[in-house]
Amino acid sequence: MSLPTKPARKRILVADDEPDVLSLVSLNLQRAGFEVLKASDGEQALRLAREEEPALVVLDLMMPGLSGLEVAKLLKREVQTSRIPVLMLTAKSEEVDRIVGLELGADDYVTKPFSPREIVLRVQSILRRMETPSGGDDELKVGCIQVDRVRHEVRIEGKPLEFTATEFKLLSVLMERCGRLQSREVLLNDVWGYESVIDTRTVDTHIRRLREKLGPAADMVETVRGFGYRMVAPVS
Amino acid sequence: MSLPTKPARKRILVADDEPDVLSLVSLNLQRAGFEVLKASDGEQALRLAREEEPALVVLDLMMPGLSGLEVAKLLKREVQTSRIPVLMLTAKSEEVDRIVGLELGADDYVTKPFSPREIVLRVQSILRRMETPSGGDDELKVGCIQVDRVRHEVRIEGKPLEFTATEFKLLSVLMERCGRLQSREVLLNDVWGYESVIDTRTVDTHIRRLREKLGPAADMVETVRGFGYRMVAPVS
DNA sequence: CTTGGGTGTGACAGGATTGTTACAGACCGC
DNA sequence: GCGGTCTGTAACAATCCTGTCACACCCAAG
Repeated sequence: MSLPTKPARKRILVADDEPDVLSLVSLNLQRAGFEVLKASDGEQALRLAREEEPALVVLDLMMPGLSGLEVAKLLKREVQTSRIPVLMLTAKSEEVDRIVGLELGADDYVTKPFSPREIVLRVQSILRRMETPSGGDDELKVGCIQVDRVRHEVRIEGKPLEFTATEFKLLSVLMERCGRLQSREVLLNDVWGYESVIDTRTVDTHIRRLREKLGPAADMVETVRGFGYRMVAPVS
Repeated sequence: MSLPTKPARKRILVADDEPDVLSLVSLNLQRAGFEVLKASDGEQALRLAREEEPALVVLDLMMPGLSGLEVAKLLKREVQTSRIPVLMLTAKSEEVDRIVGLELGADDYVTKPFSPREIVLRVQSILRRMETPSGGDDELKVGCIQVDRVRHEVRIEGKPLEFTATEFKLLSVLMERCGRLQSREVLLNDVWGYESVIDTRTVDTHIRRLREKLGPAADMVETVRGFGYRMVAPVS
């Protein structure tokens, strides 16, 4: 998902000893617009991370030689100033592993088997999280609708409302492009992901659910017949 | 001309040596509104892809002679500037095959047996992904009429007005060729599409609807008796 | 003034698009 | 596993759009 302004191309380091997984992850990150560095073991990963200073590292937990855990630990210790975020891949789904992973410096984890899309989303999520140290563009406000991406919260006229994940993303995208027409295709791309294979009518259904929850602010989501939808500020 | 709206009918090349599969895929793509070119082997596929420059190619991985993989590789190498996206069909479901397919230039893959519906969705997904998000000059202004293609909005003397899809396109075309005479045939071509089978009188009707909505600016759409229409800047 | 082709106007039926509802399957926490 | 929630899809209804037609009107040429 490319948010309002296209960010500079970011470098991601991917480290996994299984060639298939390495390819799969790399490819999908590339398609999402990232520049990818590949490493097939822990030592290589550590070296590349030091030399190239990627924006994020995707590490397999289990690797011969230096494990992902150890790499993460070392990275965390060394580069104190601007720590590189870590996304951990793990074949084991036991809770223990997860917690250990997080404690030791991973910022998030994904258990195998994972969908390519999930990886990309997580990476983007972590980067977004890192990008905004203090109140960047993670606060959207249009009319009486407030969206807080950090807290993942929506308030209408100050009152917090419950939104599902999809609804939240859809609303966010519409709001950050307030006033501009969004075709169903664009919405599918940016809300559901670039590799989504779903019907455009699904957008309509979610728009309806959105309007339902928006209540009095439902009018702010306009239908542009034949083209798509658009969020508008209230006339007031 | 492609407004930020409905693209012209897109051509898809489908290549498979099994007649049944070829028919099935072609038929479903046609029903989804695509124009379909068929090829029953790799050589034919390559030739058609070069000559016809389809918007997307659906390739069977296994074909006698030139395999889908080889075709994809060749295509990828040749048309560097505007690469044609490839959807690969494969009978093998092994993960390795998939990754290999993707690395060698396919943008997505579907394993047999697949549902016709899935093919169509994937194709649409890939095309969606490929679409250039940023158009360029998207602001037109003539006299008191402003057309904003991004917001998909028309303003007269600053006030936003509602226009239907056809009206919007017609107005856009007239405005971007302001001052120049447009025959009904040209308008049919550029507003309705190159293969429209529509009476020229329809243009008149839409011109009328346009004038109606333009209100005070209706005079800016001139009739050139015997030839067509023309938009002019107000005398002021 | 008359005529004939070209254009404006209003109505309309069919089609396309969107709103709405229902539902089955996926997913998740327990 | 088991309930409950979330989601994508399908089906139907309501609405809007649109191409066409018939007819009125206008203009220019005779």
